Amino acid sequence: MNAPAKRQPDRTRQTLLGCAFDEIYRSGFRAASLDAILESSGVTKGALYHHFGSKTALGYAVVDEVVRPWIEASWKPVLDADDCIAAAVAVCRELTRTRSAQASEYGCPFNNLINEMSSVDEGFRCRLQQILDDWHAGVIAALRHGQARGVVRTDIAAEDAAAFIIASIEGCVGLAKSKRSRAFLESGMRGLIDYIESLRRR
Amino acid sequence: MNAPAKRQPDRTRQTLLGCAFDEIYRSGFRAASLDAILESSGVTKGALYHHFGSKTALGYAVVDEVVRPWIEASWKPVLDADDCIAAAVAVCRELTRTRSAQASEYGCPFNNLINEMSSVDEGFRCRLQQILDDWHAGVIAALRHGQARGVVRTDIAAEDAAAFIIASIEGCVGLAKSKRSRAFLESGMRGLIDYIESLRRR
DNA sequence: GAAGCTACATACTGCCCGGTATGTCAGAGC
DNA sequence: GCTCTGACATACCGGGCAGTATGTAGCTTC
Repeated sequence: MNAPAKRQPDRTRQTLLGCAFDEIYRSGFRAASLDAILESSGVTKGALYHHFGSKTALGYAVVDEVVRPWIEASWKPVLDADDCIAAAVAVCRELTRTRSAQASEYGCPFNNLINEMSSVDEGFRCRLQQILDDWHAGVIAALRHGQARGVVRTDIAAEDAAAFIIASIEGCVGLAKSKRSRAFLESGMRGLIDYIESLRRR
Repeated sequence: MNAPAKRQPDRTRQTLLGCAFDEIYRSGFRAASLDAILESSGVTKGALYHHFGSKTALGYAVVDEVVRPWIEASWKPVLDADDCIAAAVAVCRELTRTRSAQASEYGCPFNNLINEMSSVDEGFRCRLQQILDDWHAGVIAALRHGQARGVVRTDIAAEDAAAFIIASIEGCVGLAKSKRSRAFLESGMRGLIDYIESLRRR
């Protein structure tokens, strides 16, 4: 059997990132307790400050290395699809199905961080803005691609529609937190799906 | 000239609520410092704890007496209108015009509190949910009223559309915080206005 | 006009938390 | 096998903050 190696810096770092993400997701960044992260990860304070210079640096790393890939993975299918409308609807359905329980309790990690940190810390704001910019640009490109192929109506502004779609998703998830049930989230997402389908060229 | 009265409990309480709202709006509830509220209001800690039993009680009072009326006032024109679509578009335009600068920096007080406090404190969650429920019910009623009068399409579910509209507004404001400029907010609001107008019966 | 309650004011306390100082031990490199 | 650096571990510190204990002055009531 494998004797557990005593030194595994990469693994320690990843464990820390994962536990920090969980704690930040549940409590928000400022209320996230380093002690709680240390306890859940089984790592000591010395190790944490060896890998990350400060709580803020840990937060930045969580954004760059956990939140960003997570967001990018979720809308990637839309970018890759020929029929972006069908793909977007599918993504919405999939997200609703797999994540509405957790989302209606704790919201979206990305949205939570924007709401909490953007007006308070420039480092967070820039990182989060970059993620949003990329997401926005991706949806715009998908819509324009769809317009060029005759899938998407050409009488709508792709930029406005993309901003509207992204905002709707995050808005639904955000507001659902104030409810006990997933009903509001799922209702809003049905409204979003209707809207997305209304963008299809007749 | 008026000699300033030394005892003005109502005025003191209102001052406290206003300054607490400002501080909570800018910093979030948990990061809001009582000392900062005391300094900006010129009230002492003894006075604060005379009027409010705890920081939490102060926060609840801010929700009940500042946030709730503020939200209600903003969508009231839609409820009162004969043409709810025109009224909703007008409200969106007005909000964008008057508040996008502040909103793109600090967001929406209501949305901020939901995001921060709903998963952390039941007292906040219940109060905020009630505000959202009333808002949602109001928009549903306006849409159904519009459907009955032939203003609004009857092939859409009023409940889903209402949730979607509210979520979009809060989503736009929320995401705009990660941007320096008002562009994203205004772009998303144009998308929302297009959507609302698409609900009109042809 | 004395009593008593309301509306404050001041000083202090105790906790939690981020951060640091210092120590130690494993393993790579020679 | 000795050294040196990276990868941890432990103990402690200082600040900020919510909350409290206690004091006092105005205002009403009779």
